[in-house]
Amino acid sequence: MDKGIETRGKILNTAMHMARESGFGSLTIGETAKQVGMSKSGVFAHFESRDELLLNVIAFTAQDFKTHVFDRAMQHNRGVERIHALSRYWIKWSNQPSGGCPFMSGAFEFDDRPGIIRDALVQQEKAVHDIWERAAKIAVEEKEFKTDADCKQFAYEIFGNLLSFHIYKRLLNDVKASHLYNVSLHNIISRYSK
Amino acid sequence: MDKGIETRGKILNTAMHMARESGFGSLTIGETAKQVGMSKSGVFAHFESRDELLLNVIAFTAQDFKTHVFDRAMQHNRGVERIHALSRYWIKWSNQPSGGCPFMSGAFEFDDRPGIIRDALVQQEKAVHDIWERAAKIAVEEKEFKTDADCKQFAYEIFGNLLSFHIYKRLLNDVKASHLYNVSLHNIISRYSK
DNA sequence: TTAAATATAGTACGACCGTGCTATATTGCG
DNA sequence: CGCAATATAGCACGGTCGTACTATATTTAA
Repeated sequence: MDKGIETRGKILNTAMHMARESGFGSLTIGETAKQVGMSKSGVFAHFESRDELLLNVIAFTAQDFKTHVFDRAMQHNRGVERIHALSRYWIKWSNQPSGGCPFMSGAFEFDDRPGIIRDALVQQEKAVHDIWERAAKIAVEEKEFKTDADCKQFAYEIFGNLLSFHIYKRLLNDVKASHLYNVSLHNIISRYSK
Repeated sequence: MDKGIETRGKILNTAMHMARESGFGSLTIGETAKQVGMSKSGVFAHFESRDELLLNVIAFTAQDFKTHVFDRAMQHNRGVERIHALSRYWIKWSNQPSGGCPFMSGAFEFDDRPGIIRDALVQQEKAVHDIWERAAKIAVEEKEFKTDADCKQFAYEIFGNLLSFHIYKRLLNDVKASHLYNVSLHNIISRYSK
């Protein structure tokens, strides 16, 4: 049946946008149903539990991130150019007026709440870390970064910049947020460059 | 009446610890009452609404932060030494096994949820930013930081380091989290130092 | 000590939560 | 077309939420 997987996709897409607005924690079956225009039990039938829905929304969002950030950055040249591309596409993706990056809020929401949702978020966060660490390693291979550059440290610092930008932009509405982010990015990259 | 303000303090203290475990967003009157060992309406009577309770918990937690982090750091010498003290006390305060820094999770939870809770969190976050910016300015005055050091940029980068540490430590359980934090702190400070 | 003030408990209400169960629409296949 | 498979809706249940209102303890002050 095609209808089933079609509405299933519609549900996941709607839920992703809701999660990007107010986080995974407050994502509810009832509200999702209301937004997608169907009954609560209609939504429930597609996922045997709320956790299963959340898990699918997380995977769906991860795929969206891959499409709009990772895959596009991969089309750029290896090394620092690709790092800048990653940074640009990430900002574009995580800073839309409709909502930010749900993995960030999720990371803070679930850091002290054991369970399969936390596990899934840990996995996503590690995947993002690995993307940046790998990008740094490539920059080393391309001889743009220092030979002994600590790529894990690089990923850690990049991550901090993304988080700080999120706060200054979305919470504090600081008009200089983009500037602060770009300067920080430049500072980090130049410390690891030859 | 003494009894009233005594139990009021007990409620706030309990609620603060709960918020440090699972965030402000999931802090509930009923669960707070259960933890403090009294009836739901008994707790409710002290605060005319849930928002009012949250607001008081936020203020109470801010005071706790001031006592354990800010005030102690202020007893250290002006300049870089005080910056290191701030950093040390902050880590100690925000990384207890009983719970982390509720303002961090709160910032991400409420960044897209307008209301008085968000407003209060914005105010707190700005206060913390100002502490770091001011600490940097003092380091400039003490001629330890460069004369033209961008103190706001400094605060922004310090904040990113705190956030990143929180994720690597509490979510990812990365054993190198403290190391990553210290290296990043050193990197930031040395960039602004003479 | 007694009367007033205050603190706490009890109960109820409507709303929403996740999750079953049952019935009805809708879809796809032979 | 007709029948089986599937998708969706409707409803009910127990639970928790915030918030009233009322009644009872407890504490303070005269």
